[in-house]
Amino acid sequence: MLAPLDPDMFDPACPSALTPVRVGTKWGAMIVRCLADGPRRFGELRVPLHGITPKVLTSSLRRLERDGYVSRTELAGPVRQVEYALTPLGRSLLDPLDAACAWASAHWDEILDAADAALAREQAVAH
Amino acid sequence: MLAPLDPDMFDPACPSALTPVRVGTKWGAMIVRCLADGPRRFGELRVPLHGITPKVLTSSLRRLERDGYVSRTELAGPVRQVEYALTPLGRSLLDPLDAACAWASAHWDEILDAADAALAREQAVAH
DNA sequence: CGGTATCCCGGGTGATACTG
DNA sequence: CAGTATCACCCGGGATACCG
Repeated sequence: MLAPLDPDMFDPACPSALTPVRVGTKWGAMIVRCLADGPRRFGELRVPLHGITPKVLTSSLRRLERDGYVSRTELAGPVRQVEYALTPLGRSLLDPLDAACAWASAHWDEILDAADAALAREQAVAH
Repeated sequence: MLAPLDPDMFDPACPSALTPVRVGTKWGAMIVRCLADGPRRFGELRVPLHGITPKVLTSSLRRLERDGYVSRTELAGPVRQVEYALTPLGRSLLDPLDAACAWASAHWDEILDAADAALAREQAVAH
């Protein structure tokens, strides 16, 4: 059995502007990483992606599927169940993605500082 | 003296949808890589970024500057000259970016195949 | 549970033309 | 040379509500 996803695996203090490395869409890289340990279901994915709306999750998954990173399988059974899994191509993305995440955590402070400075400059211009 | 940028350093057969790894904007990662060997001027950057309009290049550079990846320096002199260079933070991006590029070239065929298949599916739906 | 249907908004992208 | 100005378009993102 697969361990459940950590609801806090992505820092909510990290606005999308601060996650410069993306896969396709804003949520692409996060979704791929959610699937790293094995197939996940729609509802499972919603947990760590704080507050993503179903529509956006669907469209993000559809794009990842279209681009060959993710596969979608409807499981037979009495209750509806859909599993999303990484394709070989999607799995190959984990390495560069890990490199990007390692970079982000190594330079987290500088990234936040730059964002703060940018914000401060914005405020200054407003006055 | 710095060698001029290769006009073909980016494959024009690679639409942005096929370059999933981005830095900020569509052009961000490419610009950062253009600055890898040293400072470059506005006009120099336009060469390898086939057909980027000055407005878009400006806004991309402004964002990279705002986010702390790139510095902008106006050189004194009779003719106007502006140099863009990587900050230490920007230079630190080169490693994960190289990993992403290595991934892209290693899986180029699969990426193109997936794009072709997606296009074919689109056409099929149209009929 | 795993989605759609609607409506809306902002901004990234671009073509074209003009400027100090 | 290194940009601005203007206008336009599209689409990703999001809120809300509803469906099989």
